[in-house]
Amino acid sequence: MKNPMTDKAKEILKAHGVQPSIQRIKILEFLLTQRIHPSADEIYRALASELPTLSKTTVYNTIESFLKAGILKPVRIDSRELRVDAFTEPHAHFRCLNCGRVYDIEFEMVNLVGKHTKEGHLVESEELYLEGICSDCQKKRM
Amino acid sequence: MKNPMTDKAKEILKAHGVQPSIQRIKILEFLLTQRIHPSADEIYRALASELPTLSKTTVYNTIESFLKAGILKPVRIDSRELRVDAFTEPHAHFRCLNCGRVYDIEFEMVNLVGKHTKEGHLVESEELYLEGICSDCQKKRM
DNA sequence: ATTACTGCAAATACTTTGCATACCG
DNA sequence: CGGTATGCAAAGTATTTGCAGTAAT
Repeated sequence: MKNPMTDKAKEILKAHGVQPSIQRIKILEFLLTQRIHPSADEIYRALASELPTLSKTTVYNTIESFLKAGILKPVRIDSRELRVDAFTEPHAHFRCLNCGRVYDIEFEMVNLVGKHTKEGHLVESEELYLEGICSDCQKKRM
Repeated sequence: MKNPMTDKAKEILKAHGVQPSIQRIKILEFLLTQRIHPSADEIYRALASELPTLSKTTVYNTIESFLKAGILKPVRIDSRELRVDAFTEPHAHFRCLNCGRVYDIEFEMVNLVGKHTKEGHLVESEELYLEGICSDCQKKRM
């Protein structure tokens, strides 16, 4: 059985000038399939059985090259570790204070990118982070 | 010479039910005076000469109790380390990709706090993070 | 006296670096 | 062959924990 995202992952890698090694394809495939904003460790654990020789170093190397190539965006809503997100549409992130999951939030961003703030700073990227209790945990608490 | 923020720091601590030890007063005083969103290490280094016995553990303990008491807010714009902010007015943060400084940005927040997102998540806090080139670094590059 | 706070040292968590091996054009 | 990628081991950085000493009520 073949993951339908494999070809898409390859295409994205080529389009961004990144060599499509098996590790990089699998990592990007995972990010495209499981939209969970994983940490390096989550990526590693998820793929360890499929790629038995995979190392954390390669995961970190891959994340770095993806970030440089613009394939990923960093998600810093969790203070401990760096999470990453392959979703390209502008959106916000919500972290549940109860279960820790990070959700995508449909949200019209202010879009200051390319503009200057009142203070004269040139904006290149913007991120909106929300925290609270997710709908799942609200139900469970009732 | 006495820092005029000392009394304000004491008041804030009392108002939030936190015992005003000398370490806590000095740390809050520093946060109120130097609006630089410092990391634990920056706080430690800034106060080490004044409080020779100060330990990193106490800085971390103090940050934690301040966060719990609602005196501080976490600023996660820097992926490496946790920065904190004592400023209570709603505002955004801007990080310069060139010099690394974190600035306060005057900005009307969307204010979703207390409301539910379209997805049904209950929002308790929101943070807007911007990145780019600060006005200082723009001038220097010219 | 009891409870809370401080701070040293050790442990842990996350990430980076050095380097030898393996892969690819 | 020559450059790039991989991955093990070790180092580095940020934070947390265990615990004994200290201060405060």
